[in-house]
Amino acid sequence: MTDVTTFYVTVDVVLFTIRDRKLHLLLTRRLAKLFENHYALPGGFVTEDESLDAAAMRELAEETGLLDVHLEQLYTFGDPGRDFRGRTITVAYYGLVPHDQRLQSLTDGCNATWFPVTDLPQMAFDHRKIAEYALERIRNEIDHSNVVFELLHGRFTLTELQSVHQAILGQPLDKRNFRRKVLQKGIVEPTQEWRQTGRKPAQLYRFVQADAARG
Amino acid sequence: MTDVTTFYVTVDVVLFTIRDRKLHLLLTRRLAKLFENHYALPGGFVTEDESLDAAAMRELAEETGLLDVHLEQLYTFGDPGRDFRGRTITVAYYGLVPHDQRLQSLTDGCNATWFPVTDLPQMAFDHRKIAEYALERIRNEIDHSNVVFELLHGRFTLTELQSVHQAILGQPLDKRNFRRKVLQKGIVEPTQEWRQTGRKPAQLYRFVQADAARG
DNA sequence: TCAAAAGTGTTGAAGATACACCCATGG
DNA sequence: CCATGGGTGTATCTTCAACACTTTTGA
Repeated sequence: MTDVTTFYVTVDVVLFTIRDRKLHLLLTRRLAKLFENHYALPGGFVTEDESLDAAAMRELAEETGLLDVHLEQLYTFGDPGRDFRGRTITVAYYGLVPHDQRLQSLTDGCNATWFPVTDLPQMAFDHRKIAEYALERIRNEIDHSNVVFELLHGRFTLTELQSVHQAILGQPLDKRNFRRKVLQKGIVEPTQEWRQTGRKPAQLYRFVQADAARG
Repeated sequence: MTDVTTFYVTVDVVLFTIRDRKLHLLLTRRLAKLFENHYALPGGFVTEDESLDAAAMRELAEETGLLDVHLEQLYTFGDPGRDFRGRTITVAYYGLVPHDQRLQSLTDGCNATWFPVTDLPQMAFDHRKIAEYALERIRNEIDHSNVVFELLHGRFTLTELQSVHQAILGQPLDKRNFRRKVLQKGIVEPTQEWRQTGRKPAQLYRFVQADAARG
């Protein structure tokens, strides 16, 4: 084992949310010398005794204050030359959070900001590629996975759920078809609560966790 | 960067083929002290200046003699404790090869052997988990991806293609439905060649590479 | 002439798409 | 009383699943 190359290993998180009915993702401003002031995905080095999943959660918490975010592994990027400081591979994750989360960095100054996915700034390293890969993935998985429910709180109206789908796909959906589909898939069920905000009260639904699958 | 943990990084390859109409995967016998004589996925350490993809191809070539195998990244496993020699993460790949490839190890003695996926031996490290994850993945992707064509040579009969699908899924398919499906998906096209082997000659088809997608 | 694999259509069920109006509420 | 979003049904098309017999060839 002594003559074997070792690597720096980082995790990077592509975190999505919806604001103004549009899909956004979170970028931080880099403080370090390399790529100083460029935008980058939240992330950082994996430490000695934590799993990759745990590292992704920890880094996200440190840079945004967000806890208990459900993350899924996306892909591992490891081309030589993707980080000039040394041989570094990054394990990318993605996740979604409700739109109203307050962000606060523990490591002050890294200034996390939401950007619409249609209008992303220049990014450090190969983070642009990672972000686009994540976007492609959630669009492909929206119908088969339950990650979308991470964007909503426990109870939600079907219109809210539809709005989430539309934001991710970037296109409108038919209301009646959408409602029929999610109801007969059995992934949501009605509650006896109603949302009073707005004009006519709307019935609230909840996500049915039949099998907590990887999705 | 000086106080940052470094990791050993390996690649492991779950290579499938079909023999006797059943799906098999390739395991090698370990020579190293740790887990000596256990079966393990072909793989090894990533070197200083190669990409992860290249490392997977190289390791596979070294242990089996197979060149130009199309591999897809599967998942990255990095729990602390998965390798007792030190903190090691592995980037797993999967791929498929035609059944008639001759195997020959360059690093003699590692003795690559095909095992039916229904009857796998004990394996070193967390390789069992990796193998099962790969199996789940190809079954899920069989309809959306073109990896199955890696199992066939340039020209093939529809019966051969169907046999490949059946082996992967582990269940029989209806001949007429299968043929209609692949034809109207437009992923195969007939040639003017016929296979004489067997009784009645069968028309040969070829894979249509419209978009060389990751898919 | 027989054994073995090649090839070929139809029907019914389920799922997807397109489409328009009335309702309850707060201002 | 009106503006806003909530809620509902039908007709059509496409897709998927089930199902059996005839053809060609080599032995």
